Amino acid sequence: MSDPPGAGPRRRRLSEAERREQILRATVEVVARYGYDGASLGRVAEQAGVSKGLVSHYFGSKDDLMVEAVTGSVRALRESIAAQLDLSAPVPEVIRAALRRAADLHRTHRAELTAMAQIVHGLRLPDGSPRLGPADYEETHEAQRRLFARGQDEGSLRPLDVHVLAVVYQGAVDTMLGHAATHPDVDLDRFADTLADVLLGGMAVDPTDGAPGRSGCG
Amino acid sequence: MSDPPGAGPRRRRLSEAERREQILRATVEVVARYGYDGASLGRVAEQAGVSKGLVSHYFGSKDDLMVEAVTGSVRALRESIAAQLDLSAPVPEVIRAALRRAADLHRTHRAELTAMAQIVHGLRLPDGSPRLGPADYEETHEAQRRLFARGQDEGSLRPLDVHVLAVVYQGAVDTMLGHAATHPDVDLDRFADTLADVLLGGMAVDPTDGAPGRSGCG
Amino acid sequence: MSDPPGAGPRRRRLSEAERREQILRATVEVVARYGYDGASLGRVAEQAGVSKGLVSHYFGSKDDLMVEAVTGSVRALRESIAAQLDLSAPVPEVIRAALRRAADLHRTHRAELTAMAQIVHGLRLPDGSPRLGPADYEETHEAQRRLFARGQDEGSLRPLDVHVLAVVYQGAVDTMLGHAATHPDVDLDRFADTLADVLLGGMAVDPTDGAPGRSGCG
Amino acid sequence: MSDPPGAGPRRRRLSEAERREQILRATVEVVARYGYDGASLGRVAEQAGVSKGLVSHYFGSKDDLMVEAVTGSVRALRESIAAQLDLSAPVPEVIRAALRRAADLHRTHRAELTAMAQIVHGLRLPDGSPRLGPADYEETHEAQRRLFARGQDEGSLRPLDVHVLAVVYQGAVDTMLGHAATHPDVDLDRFADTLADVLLGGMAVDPTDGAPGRSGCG
DNA sequence: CATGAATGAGGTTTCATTCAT
DNA sequence: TATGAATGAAACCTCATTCAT
Repeated sequence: MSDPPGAGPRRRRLSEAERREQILRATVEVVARYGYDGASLGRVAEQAGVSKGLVSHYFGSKDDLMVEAVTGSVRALRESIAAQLDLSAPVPEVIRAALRRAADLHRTHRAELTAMAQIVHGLRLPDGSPRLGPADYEETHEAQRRLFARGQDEGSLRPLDVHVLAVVYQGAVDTMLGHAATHPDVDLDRFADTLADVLLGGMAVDPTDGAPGRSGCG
Repeated sequence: MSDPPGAGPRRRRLSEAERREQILRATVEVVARYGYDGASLGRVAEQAGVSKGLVSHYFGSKDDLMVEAVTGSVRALRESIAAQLDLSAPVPEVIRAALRRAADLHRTHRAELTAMAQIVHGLRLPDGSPRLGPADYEETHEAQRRLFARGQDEGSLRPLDVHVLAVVYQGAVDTMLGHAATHPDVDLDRFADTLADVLLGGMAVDPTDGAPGRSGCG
Repeated sequence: MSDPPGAGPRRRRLSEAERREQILRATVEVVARYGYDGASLGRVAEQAGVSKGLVSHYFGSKDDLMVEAVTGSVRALRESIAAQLDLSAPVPEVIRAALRRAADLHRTHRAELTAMAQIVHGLRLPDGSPRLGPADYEETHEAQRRLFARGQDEGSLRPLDVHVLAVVYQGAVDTMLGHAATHPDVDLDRFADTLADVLLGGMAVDPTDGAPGRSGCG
Repeated sequence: MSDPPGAGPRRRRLSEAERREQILRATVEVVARYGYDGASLGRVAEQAGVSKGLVSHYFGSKDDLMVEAVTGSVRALRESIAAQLDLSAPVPEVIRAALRRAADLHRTHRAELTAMAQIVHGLRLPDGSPRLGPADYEETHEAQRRLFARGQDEGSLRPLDVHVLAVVYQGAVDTMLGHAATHPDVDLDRFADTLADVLLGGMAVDPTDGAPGRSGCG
């Protein structure tokens, strides 16, 4: 309608990889903003600045698009965390550092975090059962169990069930990030430190490990 | 038309309150089974054994129905927990007992728990923003903060930020219940005990409070 | 927009059976007019004077609608033919009479005939293979084979393969009706008589059976 | 890009005529397999091993492609029949031989036969009316009428309306081929002979003309 | 009170066609 | 010459909602 002259080429041609990346980014933003159900392909296309047909062209179906959006977000988050963690440090220090890094994620990958939660809750198989489930977390939990087991081997963690520890730890991270999403004014670094105090207080043999202001038993 | 006697399951004439209860129960079950988006009014009506029109008649809109389903589930859960908790006991004991009670909830109110999570994630305002948010949890968090503050007053809990403690505690409960929903074979009572060990280990002054098998510092 | 006042109730309520009949009639007309592909549910709804949603409501899917349209048309055609045939007459007379009746069908059931051909050619399974095939004709062919066998028993038909005869006979009927559909000016009764002359000349022992103006061999 | 030698099945540079032929062949196969509606340009291009753009480039629109596919198939079929028919033989012999040839077509040109029927039924003008109709058969019918008229002149065919004879004959051929398409196990040569017995029995003055096993009147 | 007939908006998806490269 | 990226129209279908009965 308006179509300002000289406003640039209407139909830019990008490589497949660029378009896919662009559409996935738009998907994450729209899902984070409108929720899973509110994320229609029309809104995704509009956000990406492309036609509806192109989204289907590259991703086949809405479900496939959503699965790819989750996959991509998971990879991005994992890389972001791993890049700044020294996994060879004593386990309590790793845990405390990881919690601080997770707090950073809320600033750097807020949309991905929200979108992932939405898609995991919203995406279903045709029969109504959830499409993304525990199996998709297993890889992450497995890595955490190995970390906790190493802590117990090295004597820095108490001999609690590593399955439970992994679930509790991951749940605490999710809780913190979910809380941050709805309470933008909270000081997340302080939150992370307090959370580390609590968790390490319960998990570590010497709760003062890596903790700046903890008094211990004595 | 003539409704011959003995012609099958006669539809009883129910009072308004009974009908509403019947429909809300069906809503919870359908949402738990099919997710928020998959819970069409048609499926709810079918599950309740009434006509679609009646659902609208009693609840106005789908959104209103969902809000009532959450409200009712929250009330039911709170009553179920409160009924068996001695809130005047020392706070660490209250926490440990509450975690055990929460584990029971997974057996007695599984559908409500799942449906609540679905509705909270799925229900949105017309502009796309979430309809149920932090404000709806505030009442619960406030009660927990008072509990934790009492624990600090009585000297059984360490002086950590009660806001953080409330969020962490509630998040741990949600995590445990969410984990149970996807891992039906886990021993949830043991999980609750281990979780209590971890949380009280981090929150309590004397981590052995109320704990059966905890060794303490020495 | 125009909405003339007093133009009647916008939303008449009919019984399920009436609506289904009305929609099936519209389907047959639209398919006959626009072909199978051109028969969108929108056009069917418009022709029936109902909303698009109602068509789906009563027939589930477009495929189901089309199958029902064929089924209903077949039944109507069979009843129309059978009602006026004396099947106990000598077989050559039955054949000649049936051809005359078929010619009548072109006047009384033109839309059904055209629509059936369209649907049979157009309706496919998801994998692309035809959905309506020989099995759907089998009942008709079987009845014809019995008729021809009776003719051979009574000595009025020559001992040719009854399977072939049934196919040839039915094909001739279809040919005649298809020809009439595209040549509205042809005298179909004369056509049917000539066709009977040809077919009975080839099938009957005494080709003059039931034929008004045939000279025979002598 | 660089097109390294031996890097797989190199795509040969073809002349325009070769490309067109290749695409038309693919069109016939896809239409025969998936029906008219199921024959998207994408599938045609895939079957032909070319890009979608090229199909449009050579044939303009889908309708034009389909028309050309029919035209080409008609020409191929006519040439195939004519090549092996001695049109100067007595007309009954020509008819019997033509029916045998038609039976061969089912083996040699099955896809063309199926595709033609699909396109004739499916291809429509923008207003919904059929695009291919009687006029497109006229040339064939005209040739057949001349043949039948010659038969009547030479005294071998009875004086029936040649228009009707042409329609009946062509319809019988189509019937036989259609039947063969859905009943792959039928002995088509026997079918053709029986069909010739029936048709010549009705059309010929002396039904034994050219018939191997026919007993005549006596 | 209760039903279910009816609507119409909106979603996903397919596809013929155009055109930059 | 040939590709395939991109568009936009139209299709089918679902569903919340209204309302005659």
